[in-house]
Amino acid sequence: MFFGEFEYKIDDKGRVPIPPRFRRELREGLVLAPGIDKCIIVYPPPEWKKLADTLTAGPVTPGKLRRLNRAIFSTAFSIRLDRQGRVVLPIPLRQYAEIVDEVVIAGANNYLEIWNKVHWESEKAASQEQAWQIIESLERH
Amino acid sequence: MFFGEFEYKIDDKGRVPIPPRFRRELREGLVLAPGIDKCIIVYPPPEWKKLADTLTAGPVTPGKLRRLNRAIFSTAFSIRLDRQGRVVLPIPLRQYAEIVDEVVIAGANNYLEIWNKVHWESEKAASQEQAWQIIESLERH
DNA sequence: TAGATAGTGGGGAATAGTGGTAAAATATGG
DNA sequence: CCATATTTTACCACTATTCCCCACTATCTA
Repeated sequence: MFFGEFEYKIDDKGRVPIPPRFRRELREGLVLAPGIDKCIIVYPPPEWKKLADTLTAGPVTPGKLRRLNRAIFSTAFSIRLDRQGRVVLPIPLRQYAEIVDEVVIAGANNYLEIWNKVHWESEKAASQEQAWQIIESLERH
Repeated sequence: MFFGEFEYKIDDKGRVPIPPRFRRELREGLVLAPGIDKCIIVYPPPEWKKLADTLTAGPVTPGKLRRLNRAIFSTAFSIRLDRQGRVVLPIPLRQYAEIVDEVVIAGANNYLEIWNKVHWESEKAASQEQAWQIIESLERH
């Protein structure tokens, strides 16, 4: 399980530290993929495989499946940590998520998200707001 | 079950004591999360898990679920007590609850709340005020 | 009054964040 | 196809921070 929120800087080689508490789980490698929201998602390989299987197993025509495969697999990268527990963020993903200097790594249950810190701040406020509305609506009953 | 109200100081390392009577129950660890009101909530891990399951199991769209995951998991921290029965409050939570010097820890049935003492006083006054209004309105009938 | 427990502060070892260097691999041009 | 230039990868080193344990004083209890 991935918890919490951690701040780092990306260096000029594009390296970002993975929070120490998650390194053991990702020692064998990890998969980076673009998120639907402007962020990079970090999957442990088993999670990634599960997700990929789910998506490609859907009821789609062969043509659509080819495109789906392309979209999913061409944008994902399999990476390993260096001795300091960092990953090099591939340039396409860095551009997609607009990651330049300050970075936030956030736990999201079974995966991690890597954000541009500025974008994160606003996204965080929005999702917090939404979560509380749901909590309050639950409490009313 | 968590009862009562306790006053402490946060030291310059960000450590706050957990009231001794609750330490045994939290010896295996605890989960810190932001409360809807400006405070930090302390859950025993099973309580927190129950809450997280309830929230993410609801009937929500995939987009909302992503945000919900984000809000719930990125803001929560899994922590352990030190030998003196203290916890280090993570900086994001400390900022959120504006905890600087004096702290109040309050029992709230199945969780604890950690407050900035000043905020606690006014919150307490406000809720007391509101409670009396409710009581008075009831007495009129 | 004495013992135990609690609150608070501090020190030292281990860990983490960050920057750099050297070697390997890749790409490019002749 | 080879040589050179450039990028990439792995490893190393320094500094700051964190974490864990110890110690002191005050308070509470028997």
